[in-house]
This record gives sequence, C-alpha cells and structure tokens, in this order.
Amino acid sequence: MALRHVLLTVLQQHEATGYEIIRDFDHALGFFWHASHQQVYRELGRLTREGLVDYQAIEQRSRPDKKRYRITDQGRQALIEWLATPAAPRRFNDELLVKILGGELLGAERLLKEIEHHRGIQEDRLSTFLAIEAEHYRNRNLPELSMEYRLLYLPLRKGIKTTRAWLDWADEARTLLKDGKIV
Amino acid sequence: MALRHVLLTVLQQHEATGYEIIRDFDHALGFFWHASHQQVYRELGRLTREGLVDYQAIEQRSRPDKKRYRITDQGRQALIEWLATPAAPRRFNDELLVKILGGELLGAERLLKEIEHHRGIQEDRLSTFLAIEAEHYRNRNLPELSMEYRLLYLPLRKGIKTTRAWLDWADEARTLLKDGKIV
DNA sequence: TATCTCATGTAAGTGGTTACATGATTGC
DNA sequence: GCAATCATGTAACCACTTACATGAGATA
Repeated sequence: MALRHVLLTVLQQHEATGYEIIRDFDHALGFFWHASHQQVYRELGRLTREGLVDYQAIEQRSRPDKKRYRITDQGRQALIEWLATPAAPRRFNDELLVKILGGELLGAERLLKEIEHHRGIQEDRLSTFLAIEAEHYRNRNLPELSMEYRLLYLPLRKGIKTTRAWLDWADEARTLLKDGKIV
Repeated sequence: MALRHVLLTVLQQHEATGYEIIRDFDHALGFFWHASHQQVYRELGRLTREGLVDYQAIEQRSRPDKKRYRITDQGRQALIEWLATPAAPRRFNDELLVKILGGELLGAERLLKEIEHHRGIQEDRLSTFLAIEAEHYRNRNLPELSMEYRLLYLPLRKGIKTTRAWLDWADEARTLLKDGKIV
C-alpha cells in the first residue's frame, strides 16, 4: 500500500495531473519506483474518495479534461504518519539468480549470454545516472539547488553505487563461469 | 509467474516436500527469493494439476501426510523453455527512497534515524553472508563441491557485493544529511 | 506450561499486470 | 500515412499478504 504514499509525496511537493506523475515514473521517479498508468489513475481516484487529495478540473478542447491534483490537509497528515513509521526491509525476488541455480540444465555458455544481456542494460542505466549527475549535481553547491532537486541526489547516488556493484558482480560471475568452476 | 520456475528448479535438483522448500526460503534460497508457505502450497497444487510435478504420499502417524514432490518430464521441459527465454530486467520499488523524497516533511534527523535502522539490518545480512562464505567456500576448491553448492556461490557473492554497496551508500547519505546539504 | 517444529491447508483482501477503449494534435 | 504525445479511464486476471485452522511431539 505504498503507492499512495508515493503519490502523496509527489503532490506534497507540487500539484500535478495523473498524466504528469506517470511521466515522472518514466523518468526521475522511475529510478526507485515503478507504477503503471492504470495503478496511478485508480489510486488517485481512491485518494480523492478518501479526502486525502482533491483536484481542480481543467476543461480542454478535443481532449479529456485535465485533473490537477492537490494534497489536502488530511492527506498531509496521513503522509506524515507514514513517514514516521519505519519501513519494513525490502525482500526482492531475482529471476536471474534462479536461472543461475538452474544453470546445470542451461549450460555455462547460455548462462553467460544471459548475464551479458543484462550487463548491457545495467551499463546503459549507469551511463544515464552518470549523465544526470554530471548535468545536475557535479561541480555545484548542493545548497544552491532547490530542495526538490537536492532530495533526488541520494536516490541517484544509490542507483550509481548499486549498478556498479552489479557490474562488478557480473565480472566475477563471468570469470567463474568461463573457468568452468561453477557449471 | 516465476515462483513456479523456482519450484521446478529446486525439484530438478532433488525431490522435496512443500515444507522443506519453505524452510529453504528461510535460508539459502531466501537470499534471492521469498515466498510464503501459502504461495508454495498453492503453486505445488497447480503444478500437480498441470502435470509438471507429481508426488508420492508418505503416511505419518499423528501428522498430516507428507507429499514428496518430483519434477516430471513435462515439468523439466517447461523449465528448460523458461530458462531459454531471457528474463525481463527487474524494476523494484524502494520505500526508503520515497521517504527521502519526503524528507522535507520528516526532517534530516528522523531520516538519519531511519537509515541507521536499515543499516543495522544490512550489517546483519552482510555478516550472515560472510559467515556462509567462510564456512562453505573460502579456502576450498570449487570443483570439489557438489554442483548444487557451487551454483549457490554466485547468488551469495551478489548478496555480499550489493549489501556492501548499500552500506557504502548509507555512509555517504549520512555525511550529506549531517552537513545539511540535502535537507 | 509454553513455545517450537513438523506438515498441511482455506478464505478474504489488496496490489499489480495486461488488455481494451477513445480521440484530436503534432512531427517525421 | 504513421507514430508519438496528450489525457483519461474500465475490466479481468494473476500475485501476494494476512488471518484463520488443526494437532501431535519435542524442548526449555
């Protein structure tokens, strides 16, 4: 039930339409949260019914009306309560590791190929992160930036560090698989 | 729909009861996959109905009968097909990072406290991983170990590297938050 | 006396994915 | 002419969590 808190957090920073939030999930927000547009619209509907957000309808020609959402006092209250309760540690399921467990059936060569495929994706991620860092944060005084920007720096740093750790692990995996030490 | 493939992978290595698999999820398997006992029993039921696994009932006094599951040829076939199709890259949702985004409302001090709380958990994880590595893998020739053990080494290494990256990030976060550069 | 381990399940609810639906405007 | 962008939604399905249920034997 954390999506609602993501939405409240975003709306606490600035008003937004569902469409805009969804766009954010494909960009900056997407580095640490994913949600489909169906989820976002549904949750915004619920939050409205429960009085945690409200919206101003903006008429448009030849398009569905925009709904510009705002957090309400009640919503801000709920957000503060959530922020104050410690998050449960995340457990995550990693398909690639399962495939490694099944590696005997697949064979070292095909396993390596799969890992290399993911390496490509991770390398792209890292370049994206580094480009954002170079453009927005390097050679700048953090206190000069808006609070919203500053708060995004820690997630970005986390992305950089964990992606590097992943690539580092992939190097090691490659060595162990190529030497036939594992499969 | 990947839980079924985890179950097939485990059963491909050796026969097991649902109970035993659940126990594994709390131990070695748990480092990269989590599933509740309800999920496991239900999925084993489905796999049986679909003919991908079968089981031998073992009568017991004063306890529910054990069901010792085996993978079938059809199941092995399904597993091979799944192994051969590349996994989609994982996207994951990180509550802690959302809280950082909402950090303005919470304040740097409470944010730090929350991060320290998670640090404790991650440090425990790392010690566990290192203990397992020391006991089972360090100062050993990998090829001497059973295939099953060897295959578990890569996930373990991944756990070690990513947990270290996490702790490393937490150090940085602490510095930035303490200096008041972020919040 | 209480908790843990063994060993299996059902039921209800929430969260998330996939597919379907509409329709004008802008850029290649 | 075709795809992408803007802007919203419904419906069906699947995954996962939480709570409830049983009951003996072993250990503290």
